[in-house]
Amino acid sequence: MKYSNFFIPTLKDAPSDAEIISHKMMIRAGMIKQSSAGIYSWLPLGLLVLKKIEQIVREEQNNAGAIELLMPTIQSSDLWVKSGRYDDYGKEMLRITDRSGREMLYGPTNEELITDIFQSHINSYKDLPKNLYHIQWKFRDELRPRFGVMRGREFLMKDNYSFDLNETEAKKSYDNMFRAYIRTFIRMGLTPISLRAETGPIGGNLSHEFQIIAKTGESQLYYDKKLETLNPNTIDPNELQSFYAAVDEQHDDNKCPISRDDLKISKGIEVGHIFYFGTKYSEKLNAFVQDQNGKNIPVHMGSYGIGVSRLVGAIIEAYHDENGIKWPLEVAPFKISIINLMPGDQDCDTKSLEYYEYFMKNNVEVIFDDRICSIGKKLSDNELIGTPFQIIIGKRDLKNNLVEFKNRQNNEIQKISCNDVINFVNNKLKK
RNA sequence: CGGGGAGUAGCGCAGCCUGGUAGCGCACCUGGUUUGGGACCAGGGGGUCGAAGGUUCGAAUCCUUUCUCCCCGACCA
Repeated sequence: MKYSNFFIPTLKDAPSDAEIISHKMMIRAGMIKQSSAGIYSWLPLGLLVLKKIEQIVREEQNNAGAIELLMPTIQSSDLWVKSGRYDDYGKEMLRITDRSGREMLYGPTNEELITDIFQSHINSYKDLPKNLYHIQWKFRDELRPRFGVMRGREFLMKDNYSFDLNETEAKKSYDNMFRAYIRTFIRMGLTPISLRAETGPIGGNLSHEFQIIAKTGESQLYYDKKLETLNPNTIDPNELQSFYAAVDEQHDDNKCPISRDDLKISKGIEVGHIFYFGTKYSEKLNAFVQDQNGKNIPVHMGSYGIGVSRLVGAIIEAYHDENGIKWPLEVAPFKISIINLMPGDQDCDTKSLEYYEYFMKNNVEVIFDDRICSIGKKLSDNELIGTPFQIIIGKRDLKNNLVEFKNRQNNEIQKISCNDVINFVNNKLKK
């Protein structure tokens, strides 16, 4: 992508509306534009990141055996009346009347719909277990939207629903998702902390929330330091669930079961939540299967959410400095910026283009800053948008056959011989 | 929903108290000079001052109503 052809409307000053870091940075980096309270347009750069995160979530769901489908954003009130939640949900649910006077709603979640889909097609224990998910926009008319995309009213969420014959099987599905969640967040470069959670209005008796560590997070977390160094390939959910982790209100220094040396304290942001709620919805919405004995029994269900759009903000909260965003490689909108400091200079142009074309050919996401503007603006814009690796090409170094390589993670700059650039960068990308 | 604050050019703000027909910085356009960290000089474009009503010879400014947005709190991916 050539910067000059792309659309990244960066700002020097964030609008006074924005309060927290990620919100300010997303606006300054031209990732989003607020449309109304808690509702945002995703501009091209923001969309690239959103799609990256969505894709990681999708791949890890698929790896865990979940099946993707897509349910609508607008739902009829019928099923909600049946489940009893049409009244329970209250004002947080956006209600709409269509032209024939039917009561519709913009879905805040999808338990009712999925259970209905399940019950119309699945009748036998032989078809279990099933785990279905979708990644879809939701709307919750929050009392008070805030923090940019971290608590919008409209948000993109991955939610899935497991269906099992009994509680034992359901716990297996639960643990399977638990494992998938840990892997998902680690893959995004984050440090997930899983906490036993209250089940809240969704109901049920087993629930964990997943927070990621960020200096600017909302909740204070207390947890076993072992949680910081998980190997995504050898996760044992039962073992992991036994590790100590608590939020501020739950934690009591005197009753804490682990030693002071093992206890870590940090801020966190909630990005996922999983629930096992047994037969609550299956009974109301008629999701029964016949077991081996021909007896009709309600299926045991769980639901599992990841805030996809929230993660964009959360990752920025975890990875930024005063000059901008520092994307982890896996979610970066571009992996490399090629910055031509002197467009118009033949040597700079030729060299920049050479690298740009190489990376394009090799399917490495690259943005080529070919804009004609001051050097300071170029360097600071690229810092702001947070590309992990930058190749900086200027006249001065090029005379000595050198370019600069900048690692946004630590802002270290190395001078590299022009001939070694490709190999050098390829090595960095592999790690 | 309770408490607090803000709406003036794309963004950040001043002007309001004490009414006289709108200004600054950044951004944008033109020309020139620059060229390794948000450049400089000169010229230029852009605002029914959130909306409606009222007071007045005259309203961004005073009064009333209303809409929107933000912050703190209780709730949530």
